[in-house]
This record gives sequence, structure tokens and C-alpha cells, in this order.
Amino acid sequence: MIRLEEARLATLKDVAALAGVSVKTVSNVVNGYAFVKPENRRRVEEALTATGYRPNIGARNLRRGRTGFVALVLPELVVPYFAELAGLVLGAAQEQEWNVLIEQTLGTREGERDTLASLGPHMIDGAIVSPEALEARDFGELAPGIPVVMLGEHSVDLPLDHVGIDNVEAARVAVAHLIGLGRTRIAAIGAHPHRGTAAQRLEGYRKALTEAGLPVRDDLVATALNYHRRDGADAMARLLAGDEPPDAVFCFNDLLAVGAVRAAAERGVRVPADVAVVGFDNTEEGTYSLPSLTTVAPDKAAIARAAVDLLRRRVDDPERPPEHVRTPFSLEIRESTRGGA
Amino acid sequence: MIRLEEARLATLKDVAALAGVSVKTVSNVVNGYAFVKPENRRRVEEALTATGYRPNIGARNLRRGRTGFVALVLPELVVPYFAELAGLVLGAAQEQEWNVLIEQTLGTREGERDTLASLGPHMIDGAIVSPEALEARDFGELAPGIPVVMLGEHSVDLPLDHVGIDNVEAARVAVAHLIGLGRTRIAAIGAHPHRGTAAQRLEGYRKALTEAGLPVRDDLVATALNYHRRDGADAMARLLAGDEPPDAVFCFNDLLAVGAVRAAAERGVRVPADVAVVGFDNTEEGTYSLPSLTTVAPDKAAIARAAVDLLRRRVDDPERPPEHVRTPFSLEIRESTRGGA
DNA sequence: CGACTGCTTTACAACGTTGTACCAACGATG
DNA sequence: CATCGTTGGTACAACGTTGTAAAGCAGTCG
Repeated sequence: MIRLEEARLATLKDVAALAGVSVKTVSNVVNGYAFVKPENRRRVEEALTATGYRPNIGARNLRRGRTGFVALVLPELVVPYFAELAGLVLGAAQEQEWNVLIEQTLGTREGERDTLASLGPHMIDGAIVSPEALEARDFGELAPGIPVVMLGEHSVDLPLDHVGIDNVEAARVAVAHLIGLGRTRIAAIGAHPHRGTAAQRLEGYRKALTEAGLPVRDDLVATALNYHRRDGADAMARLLAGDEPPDAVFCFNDLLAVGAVRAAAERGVRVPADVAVVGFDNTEEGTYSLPSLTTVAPDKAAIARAAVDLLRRRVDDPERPPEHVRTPFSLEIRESTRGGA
Repeated sequence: MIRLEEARLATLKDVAALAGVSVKTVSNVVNGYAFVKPENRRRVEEALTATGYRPNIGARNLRRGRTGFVALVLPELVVPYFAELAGLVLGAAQEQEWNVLIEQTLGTREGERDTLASLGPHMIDGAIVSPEALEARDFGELAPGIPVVMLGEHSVDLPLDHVGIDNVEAARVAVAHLIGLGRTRIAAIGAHPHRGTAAQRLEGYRKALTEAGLPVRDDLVATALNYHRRDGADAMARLLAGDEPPDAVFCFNDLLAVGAVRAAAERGVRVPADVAVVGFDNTEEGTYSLPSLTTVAPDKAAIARAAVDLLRRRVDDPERPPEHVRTPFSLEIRESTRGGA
């Protein structure tokens, strides 16, 4: 049963020798060029399967000037939203015959800059970037002219393609839902000095309160420097320790919400009876948590698809004007804002 | 402020022309060759920064016969264990100057085979594979001689490098913990016909019961064809509907455990009072869930590091005998098996 | 002073692929 | 019969890089 594999992989040259034609003819067959004599085509195809030929992508790309790789630059895979999104982007990219290089920036400006710098310009055809702390000048690090699609909101106002939901409106809807439940001391968790999405969600939060004639109280806006469960728990603990603790909390992502729920439970504060909680991202974790999470649900599949489509079009035509795609979202109402346990 | 970027990226030739030396001398400087006259080195370095030269990875790899890419083949990024692991592998690979190509197989044999086949042999230096349904013959799809490191247990007995914890022992420890709480009707969730790890964890489960003189009852072993939250919930529902419902459950991963806890809660069954629950993987989700999850905690960082190290050594010396690395684990005891709510 | 040694640099080929230019048949057209 | 367009095929160069071999130039030794 021991089978000696040929040490070297077959190249066009090997196939050509076996089929008795020129290298270029084999290349033509491989690339589906029309004008090849049927007889020769057959011979080449036989030789192709006989040798188990696989094209050398590197060499092909060197010649063609394309790499077949795109980078997906995101903060952290351990954040379920990004893990889910990455999975969907992987799928969408596969349809474009693109391989995806996932790069983690860890959410810091340093990390984002290093990543952009390290992505050799020759390495990728383009990049899908989900920035957290990126600023305009950081884009100088990207190789000149690399096609980029941005995900989520970004404060930097660059002429780049962009995909995202209407964060202001989504936040407004979420908070309006809480107001509709009769809650009046509604807190927000997730304010952040440098994050574009944070600013927008905060704006939506304020808008909803104002529209309902409720005061916007600074002591009910909790900052979170990261968006992990721990940060949500810490923020909730601070809010609950205040003089007038909130009766509802709008968290800027599901992880913060999970942490907030946990912190509440640890203090004997019931969700939703004492505090209603809304999250953001509709990660699967929130549908099984106790209580399950009411959350803003962006259409992640649509985001992934749109991002890859946009990148494809940008790569094919670098001169086209930048496009902004708004993807839909919905509000998933679950136990954390409902009567149920 | 408009800056025209040069259309073409600088190549060694451009740098050489600017510095007034040969292409090879520039290459030597770039690669840190020792014997370059200081004067020339200085000139080259100036030209290097002046042109903003970045090596063309594709061309370099074509020449060197290495690609600088490794594939990480895993079932699904939405499974937190794999997301966490992927993040760690990304970090470890970065230290080896490797770029990581993440491929999702979706846990099916088809997916795993397609993935292996699509990874052009020229595309990667090696692969780290976390198989779920893979069988021995599928490895024929991998290009002959591609270095592979396997993660987790695999039933296929191939001469491959391998990293994983002692699943039998880990499962035994987990179940022994439940027995130590005085539980006697201990169920298992996660049996699977084709999964190597499932078989091993089941063996550990049986071993612990037998050692304690408890009967192994087939009606307390629940199959899960996937390891998602939904599968855990379904399995738990089936168990609770039985004649003698369990007073403890050992789940083969944390997602199953989360689903099981949810299903119990929906039926008014208290965790841990009525049913104690143990998970596996120590995902962060389990530390914030209500109740928090007692779980087997593999050292994921150690796994990632070992996998990358092993792959590096295999790439450097394809002839070395396969190595099996056992990474440590611990049992994290939390609320789901403790007195607390 | 010739030969050897060690440093420094260069020209050239090669990795595997594809675009360009060109050549050779062939049948159809003038 | 000369010409032309179509079809089928090939040789060569080039993408950007690095290994090899070899050459130039010191200085040193016998």
C-alpha cells in the first residue's frame, strides 16, 4: 500500500512533454482557449489527468499581476459578531474564487496600522476592512491604490466603498422599543471616544430619548473601551451602583449585553423585570442566553455579500466612484425585554 | 494634498537603478547578506526608502519554492472554540512570518474533501487541520507531501503530526467531578458515529461511571449530529422527557451545554439543583452564562503554539518521524455544578 | 613576484505561467 | 494561381525574485 508520490508536482512542461505538444498549447487547453484541434485537446486532457496537474497559482499570478487573495481585516475573531461575519465573507469570497486572508488588529490603532503595513501590496487584490480605531492618515500605509471596502461606520471620510447598516436609526429603534415598554431611565453602554459606530449609536440613543421627551442624562451613558463581556459587566455594575439605577439598558453589542445581564443577576437585579436589556448584532449566543436577548439584527449575510461584490467591482474598475451600500436590519424582540422569564 | 501615486510598485530593478548597483546587490541588502560594502549598503538603503520598495512575495516564493501561507482548516468559525483557536493560531503563525488562510469545511466530509482539494498544492507550505468527519483516503486529495498537523483526536491512524489533549482522561475527570457531587443518573450529550473526539469522550464518560461502580445506561447517552446550541437543547429535551431523567449531564462541548441549560430552564428544571451540567472547551461564553459553566479547559494557547511549532519543524524537515503532542487541560468548576444559583 | 585567500559585486539562469509575435497549413475568394 | 482570412500551433520574452558561478579586487603569504 505504500505509494511513492512523485517528489515534484507536474508543471505545464511535464504535461506538454507527455502530450507531445508545446507548453503554450497545454496552457491554452487549461485556460479554455477555443482553437485547439480536438485530437490535441484530447491528448492534453489525458496528460493533464495522468499527471494530476494543478496550476501553480503563484506563477500564474506573477504573470497576470493578480494574487487571488483578499484580506479581511477585523478586530478579533473571539468576538462572535466578527466570527460570524468572517464565516460569511469566506463563503461569499469563495464564489469569486478568492482566498481570504484574515488579519486580526486587536482593535488598536497600532494593530490596525501594522496589519495594513504588513499586507504586502503584492499579496492581495484588495481588502475588506472593519476599522475600530483607524484614522485617515493610517490609510497611507496601505499600498497605493489597493482596493478597499470598509465595513461599519467610519468617522474618517474617505472616498472608499462602504457597507453598513444605518446605525443611528437602528439605535433609535432599539431605544424606542424600550421607551414603548414604559421605561424611562434608559442607560446606554458602549460609548467610546474614537469609534465611529459608537458615536452613531449614541446619537440614535439620544434621538429616541429626545423624540419621546425624555431627558438625556450623562450619568446614564457608560463608556466601554472594549466591547467584551467583561466591559459590559463592569459598566452595568457602575450603573447599578448609581443613585438612580436605570430600568433599561441599551448595549452597543451583544457581548456587552451578556455581561450586563450577568452583572445584574449577580446583584439580584432581575432582567427584564427590574432592568430591560437590548443588545446589538444578533449573535447566536443571545438567542440561547437566559434570558434571551432582544437585539438589533443586522443582515450579516447581506453585509458579507455586499462587501465582496463591491470589492469585486472595485478591483475590476478602480476608477468607479465610491459606493455606499446600506444593508437592512431588524429588531429581534426576545425575553430580555419581554414579560417571560 | 492630492498626491499622485506611482502607478507601478517599485521593483528591485528600480531600486538598483537609483542606487547605481546591480539588482542582486539590492537583493542582498534586502535579505541581510553580510558582505556588502558599507557605502553601497547605505546607498541601497536610501534608494529602498526613497522608492518605498516592498518585495513581491509571489515572485519571491516562486523562486524559493515556498509560499509563506499555511492553511487552517476547521469546521466553522461560528463555533466559539474554533474562533478562539483560530485567533491564537493567527498570532502564533505571525511569529513564524506565516500568513494564515482559514478554510471552513462546515464539518461535512464533502466540505473537508473540497477544501483539501481546492488548496492548490502550490498555495500553502502546510496545513493545520481540525478534522471532524475526515477519513484516511481523503488525505489523498491533499497534494502529495504537503506537511499537515492534525488537531484533536482523529480516528484515522495516519503518520501525521498531531496535537491534542487526552480526551479520554479529560472526560473521565469531568464525569468523576459529577459523581463526586453525589449524582448518579449522569447523562452524556454529544455521541457521534464518526467523530474521533466523540468516541474518546464517550470512553472517558464510561470509564468514570465504571470506576465508580455506576451502571452505563444507553438511554442516558444522547447523540448530537452537530455540536451547536440547538443540538444540545434538543438532546436535553429528549433526556428530560425520559422516564428517569438525569441528575447530571456531561456535554461534549460548551455549545451543547449552553443549549442543554436553556432547555432545562424552559422546562423549569433548575441547574445545578436538579441537573448539574458540565461542558467542554472553556469558551468565554460559558463564564458569563447563567449559570456559568463548569467545563473542561484545554490550554488553547498551548495547542495553537504547538501546532504552529510542529508545522514549522515538519516544513523544515519533512523526513522527521511524526510527533504527538499532548497539551494540558484543567477542569474549571463554576456555578453549573456548584451550590450557587 | 606569483599564487592564494577573502571580500564584493555582477551576469545569468531559473522558478511556472501567459501574452505577443510569428509561422504554417487550410479552404475560400478574386 | 495569387491572395486572403481563419484555424491551429510554436518560440520567445517577461512577470520579480534569488541561487550559482564566476569575475574583479584587494591584501597576504611563500
